[in-house]
This record gives sequence, C-alpha cells and structure tokens, in this order.
Amino acid sequence: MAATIKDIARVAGVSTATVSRVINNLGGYNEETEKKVMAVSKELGYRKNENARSLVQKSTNTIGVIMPDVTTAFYGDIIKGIEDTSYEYGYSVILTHAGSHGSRIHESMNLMGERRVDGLIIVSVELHESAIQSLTSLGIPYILISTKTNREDTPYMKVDDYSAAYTAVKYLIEHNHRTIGMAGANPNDPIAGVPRINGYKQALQDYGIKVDLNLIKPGGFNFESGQSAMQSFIEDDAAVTAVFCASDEVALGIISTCFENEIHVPNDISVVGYDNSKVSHMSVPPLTTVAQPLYDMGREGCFEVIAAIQNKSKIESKVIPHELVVRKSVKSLE
Amino acid sequence: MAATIKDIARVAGVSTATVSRVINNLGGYNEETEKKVMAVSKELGYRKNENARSLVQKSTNTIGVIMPDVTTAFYGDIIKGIEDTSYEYGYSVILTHAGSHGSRIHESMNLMGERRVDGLIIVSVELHESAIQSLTSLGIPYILISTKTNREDTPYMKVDDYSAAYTAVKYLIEHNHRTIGMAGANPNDPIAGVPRINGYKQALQDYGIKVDLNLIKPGGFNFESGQSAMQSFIEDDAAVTAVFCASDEVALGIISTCFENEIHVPNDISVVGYDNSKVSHMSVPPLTTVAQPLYDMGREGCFEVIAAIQNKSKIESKVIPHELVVRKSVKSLE
DNA sequence: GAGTATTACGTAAACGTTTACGTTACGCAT
DNA sequence: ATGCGTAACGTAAACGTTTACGTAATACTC
Repeated sequence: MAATIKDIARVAGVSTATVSRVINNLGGYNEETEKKVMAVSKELGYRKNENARSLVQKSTNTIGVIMPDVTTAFYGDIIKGIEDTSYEYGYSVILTHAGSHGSRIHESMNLMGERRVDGLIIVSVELHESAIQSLTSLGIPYILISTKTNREDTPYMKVDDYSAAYTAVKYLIEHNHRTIGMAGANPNDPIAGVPRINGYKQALQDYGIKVDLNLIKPGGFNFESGQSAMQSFIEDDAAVTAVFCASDEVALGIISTCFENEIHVPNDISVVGYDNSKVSHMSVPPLTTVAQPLYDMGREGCFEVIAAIQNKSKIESKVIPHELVVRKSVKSLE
Repeated sequence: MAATIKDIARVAGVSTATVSRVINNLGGYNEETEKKVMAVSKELGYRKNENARSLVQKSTNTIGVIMPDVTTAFYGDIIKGIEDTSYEYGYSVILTHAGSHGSRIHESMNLMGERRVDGLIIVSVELHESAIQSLTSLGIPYILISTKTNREDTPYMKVDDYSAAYTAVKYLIEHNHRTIGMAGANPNDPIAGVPRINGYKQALQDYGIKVDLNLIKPGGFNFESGQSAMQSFIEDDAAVTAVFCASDEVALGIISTCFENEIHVPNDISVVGYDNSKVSHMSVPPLTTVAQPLYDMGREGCFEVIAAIQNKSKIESKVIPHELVVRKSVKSLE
C-alpha cells in the first residue's frame, strides 16, 4: 500500500541506493537526481519505515520507560522530562507499567527487549535480584530513577532520602516542634521507605528527642495513607504538633482529615510533605515540602541513557540534591 | 550478538521455519523437535525481534498516543486506561507530546507514521484542517479523546461539555446562587472552552438570571488561571457567591486564592470544578465537580482503536455521560 | 496394495531498508 | 596517451522474521 523506496526508485529511474542516499542526505548524487527523487517521494506520499531501518542498523532510536502502576503528578513530571529529552535527541519513548508492586516487571522488561529499545529507564520500582538479572541481560544502557538496588553496579538517579527526611524533620525541630509524627512510609520498602524513617529518627535523636514508635504511621505514598494516619493520630490522642509525610499526597491526606475534624493546619498542627510535586503548591495551605527535582531527574536520566547509547559509555549513579521548599503548612511554636 | 532463529535452527538441526513455528506455537511439529527447539532457544538466550516480525507482518502491535505538553493528573488517568488496555491486548504504547498548543503535532504524527503504529490516540489537542489531513493520510484507525474536530468523520470520545457545564451551573442555581462566576475557560478554544461557557450562560438564562460578562474570567485549565480569576473577582469587588471552574486545577487555584484572602470556601463562596481528577478529592474542602470518567475514557478509547485494527471496522464517535460528584465545596444559600 | 490424507518438516521468497563494493565516465596531471 | 582520482551512481547482500509452497514419510481407506 504505502510507497517504498523501491517505488520511488522505479518511478524516478534510479536505484534504491540512490534514493536512500538522497532521503538521508548522505551526498554522492547530483542536484538533478536529488530534485527528481524528492519530487517523486513527495508525489507518492512516501513515509520512511523506521522498522526496516531499525532492522539493518540494529538500533531502534527508541527508549523504554517502565513505571509503577499508579498515576500521580509525581510521575507526570518525570515522564515529561524524559519525553522532552528523548524527542530532542530523535528518540521515541515506549511506555509500560510494571504492574502493581512490580508484578509484571519481568514481562515488561521482556517486552522492551523484544522491541529492541536502545535504552531503558525504570522509575520508582523496586528491583529484586531476578529482575536485575533480566535487566542486565538486555545488554543495553539503563538507569533507575527515584529508586535503586542493593547492588553497586546498577546506576541510579535519586535524592538521598535519608538526609532529605533528616532535613525536613530538623526544620520542624528548629521551629520548636517536639512531638513529631511520621506518615506514609512503608518500613518494608528498603529503598524509599526505610531511609526516610531512619532520617526522621536520627534527626529526633540528634536533638535529644526520644523516638516514639507509635508516632510512626506506616503506609503507601498515597492520599488514603495520609488520611488513615491522621485518623490514627486522632484516635490515639497523640499530642503531635507536626507530622512529616513521605509524599505530598500523604500530606494532603493529613490535611484533608484535619479539615474534617476541624483541626487547623498549621495553627493546630504543622505538616511537611515530600516531592514538591504539582499538588504541593495547590493545597490549602500551600505545602512546605522537600523538593525532588522531578522534571530534571527525568531529563537528566534520559540524557545519561542517550549519551551511554551513543558513546557506549558507562552511566554513573548520581545523588540529586534535595531542597526544602518553605510554604505555609508549618507554624513556628512560640 | 543476540541469538536469532537461524542460530537456533543451526544448533537444533532444523530449519528456521520450524523454529518459527515452535516459537509461535503454530503446530506442525512433533513433541521432540519442540522440546529440542525450546531447549536451544533457552540455552542461547533467544529473544524475538519484534521489528523483524513487524516488517513481514506489516503490523507493529503498537499504538501511538499523542498528548498535550502538560502534565496533570488529568492525563495520568487517561494514559493509564490506555496502557492497561493495550497491554491486555498485547500492544505497546509509544507516547509523544504535541508540543505547547500543538506546535509539534505534525512532527508527532509523522513520527507515529514512520514507526508504523497500528492505531493512534490523540488526547486533548485541538486539530486544525492540515493536522486532520496528516492524520487521515496515515491510513490507520484513530480516535480523539477529550477533544473533537469540526468534521463529522473524525471519531472522538468525549463528554458533552455544554451540558456538563449546564448541569454544574444548574446545581449552583438550585442551591440558590444567583451571582455565579466562571473561571478558566478559553473563549478561543472552540472545543473545550466555548461549550462550557455556553452551557454556563444557558443555565443562567433558563433560570432567568442575566449573564454578566464581567463574571466570566477566561484562562487556561491550570491552577494559575484559577488564581488570577479569583484575584480578579476580588479586585472587581464582584459579589459572586459561587464560581464554576473549567477544570479541577482551576478550582484549586480559586480555593487557594480564597484562602490567602481569608475568604472561606464554601461558607463565603462556593466552588465547583470539572474533571473529577485525582486532585478533586484531595482538596480542602473536597471539591464538588463534574466527573469525566478519565480512566474509562482511556480504556474504552484504546479498546475501540484495537477493535478497529483487528476487525477493520469503523469507530463511532461517542459522547460519554457526565456526572456531578457532590463533595463539600458548595454551600446551599439560606 | 493402490490411492489418498495427514503429519512434519524444509526451501526460499518476501518485508523495506542500508551499505560495502563495484563500475562507469570524466577531468586532469604528467 | 597513460594513469589516477573522483563524482555519481548501480548491484546485491544483509538485517531477522514469517509463510506459501513443496516434499517425503507415514497412516488410513477400501
């Protein structure tokens, strides 16, 4: 149906080699043939077939992105960073979810392998040994964004959750909070959960505040998790004056539940979030939060992968600096 | 480098045809050869090359998704619907942005053409005549989600913005609001802007309320647009008791600005949003909003495209029913 | 036991490109 | 006139599959 270079070659009276040369302007033809070929090409409505090209060049100009099963503003920013960059460098992105809790991570990686993506970006999914095996067996450059493994040789790009959490809690302490809760971190998540909890604990200890495990409400990174954490604080009659949340959505869950119970933020309770995702400046009150430069992480991570593809270079892991964005959800006590 | 079916064929002592048959289990071989081929395949770490397959089968099992340049929760839900469905049917999704205001829509479509996607989904971008031309010239099934064109023959899937807006405003009127503002709709956007404005106007008129153009604050669908709209209401000293917003994010902008100015929602002013995106139930107070079933729209739109690919059938446009989700951002007057 | 169906393969072309290599024709220096 | 370099092509193989068609062996039918 669609015209091929053979068709063009026939109509223009040249060989396919020449057509290919002209189309990819590689030189080696005179102006007349160029005009002719271009004209015929336009006339036949020729559109090049990337698949055929990929086959012979053994590269697809494609990068794969695997992300978790959830849709939050968090991922939107990262994705945009990735897509912008790959577009800029002439790559296409093919996207897939890893299933809930990474359940279809193997399938996803296999799929990326069959599609022969030139590079791979994995966002926020926890990889176990067998998954790492599959990953490296693909033999292509890859990077993990906002996650890491327990192995040294898998490159990642990520903020230091421990010290970011520390920063946030320290900030609360310096504003004279002494009974500080924590919400939304999963103690069974060694990558994104444990370090935040540890940062929280350490900050308390460094300032001579005893850690009260009852004030740590585990959960996921979602809104509901914040709601139930706050509910739990209320039921416990916990005298928390502040709560540090493992994500902005969790923080919104806290705020929302406070609202329903006529607890005022920040007058009655202070809240600090994590991520600085889109929602954080939309909340009431605007959320003080630890910023992860999500868009830039996507952008830079993608760039690294493309560079590695083109230069066959290695990708170095990189710890992204975090930053505390002060808005209005924290009140200084007397 | 990577093993091919030729390698398998050689090692297993059979022809490539047989290998192909076994791998795609098409039958026509006995159990022994099957075992043998499978074993060798595993041993060599064979992974099928989708590109080569695509070339001969003239189908890539791929669907393209083009969306706007922005990243909001809105698109996250749609994308997830699309990705879930395509995964389910064995398709991969390749994603690209259309650039700000659809600036790179032609490039995007051309790219999808070169990648030979089997079907195309375009989300929320306005298509002008030349873009429609490019689109149809691809000769593949496609559908527009949350947008449409002025031509009858481009299938879309979308709520009826006019009547959805009407529903929302009617709701406000029935709660005894008489001075109702509108925020965040772009009067130059014939697809998503104008109908909402018209629905708003019509509802007012039907209830004998005079339309005051000063109460219509144009803008985009984003948070900032809501902020400046509210700012404007305040500066105008407009006695609005309620405002209807063109999106949830706009509504949050309104609420946020109200908060800063110590205007209480819903006591002092009622707000209704549009979309029922993730953020709507996270706001304080939870947002009463017009629901678009975003995930389902992605899901169903994708399904339609796949069905059209497989049955070579036509896709019918579909108007999705909307629904008013009542939460707590609207107060009934006396 | 002749004919026919069926099973289990193999052969080779095809998909739409790219590209190494060969070839011609011409210009130019010697 | 000879040799050589170069521009402007063409030829054909290769990329990794699928698949129409052919074929040999076996099983079945009567």
